[in-house]
Amino acid sequence: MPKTSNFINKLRNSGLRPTKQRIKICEVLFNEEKTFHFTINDLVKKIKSETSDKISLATVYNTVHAFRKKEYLKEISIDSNQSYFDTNIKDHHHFFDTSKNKLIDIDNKDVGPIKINKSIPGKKIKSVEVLVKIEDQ
Amino acid sequence: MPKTSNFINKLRNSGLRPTKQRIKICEVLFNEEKTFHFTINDLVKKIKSETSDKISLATVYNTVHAFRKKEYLKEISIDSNQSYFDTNIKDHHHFFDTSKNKLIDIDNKDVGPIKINKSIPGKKIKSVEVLVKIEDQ
DNA sequence: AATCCACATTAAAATCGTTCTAAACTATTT
DNA sequence: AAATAGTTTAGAACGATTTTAATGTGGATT
Repeated sequence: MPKTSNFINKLRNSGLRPTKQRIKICEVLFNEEKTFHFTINDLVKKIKSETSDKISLATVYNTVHAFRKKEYLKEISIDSNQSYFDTNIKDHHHFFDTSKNKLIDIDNKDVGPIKINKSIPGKKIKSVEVLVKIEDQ
Repeated sequence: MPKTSNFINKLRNSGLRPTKQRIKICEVLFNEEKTFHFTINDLVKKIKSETSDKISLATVYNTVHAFRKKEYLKEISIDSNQSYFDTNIKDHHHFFDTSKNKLIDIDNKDVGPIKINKSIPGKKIKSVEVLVKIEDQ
């Protein structure tokens, strides 16, 4: 299947029309063989380096958030004043390198089963995420 | 031991002079019998409701961050557009109620041991935090 | 207890990430 | 082709946080 039609599917599925700008964003996000982490700023830089077309910040924000809502992207919370996103949408955990401010994936298989011996009435567990902060030895 | 001298110790230990404003902040933070979660905004509101003295935002930020550096407060990562703090500084984990946007402590004893079968050369683990997102059943 | 100075406080301005707005533009439908 | 609905854009607005620069204060020193 050609990649572009895959991008168009993702966009349509997210309630967005497949425009030139949005397809460019898809290329940057989903053409990689490996998954990666990024901030909006990283993404804008990458787009600028790959194309001479201008894509406004607002378009990037809108598109990324539409993808996040449809879970084509995962948002990751670290204590920072910036949103991090992950193109790896499978359930997994993270190292956060506190000296370089960089995220590193931890595959689900590399974390032992997590037992939560407490429950909240009327609530069910939606996700269990482990964040391992690391620092220089 | 009188609480005020305890506050003065905390402040001095954090490299801060015990001023009237800072002691007021300590009263709000450390006089509670139970620990609690707050944002800077929550804290400012609480201070305003308890005293007629004005304490500027900058002072609150400075003091909270000094306490965080000395680990008299813990910073918690959930969503990136606001910092949450916790007066419970013991190692522990959290539920995050996604419908009410509220944090709930999970005592360390209520989470089984977490095994991380991956390491990063030159780095050591600083902390392991579990965030359990919950939703209505 | 008066002096002094490094540190504190403050209101206001600056900053930074993010969201909103309103006008211009483009695709799709009639 | 006209009408409609959705898009893009630059720039303004926003909210949390940090910085600034002027003024005030704790507490060590005399």
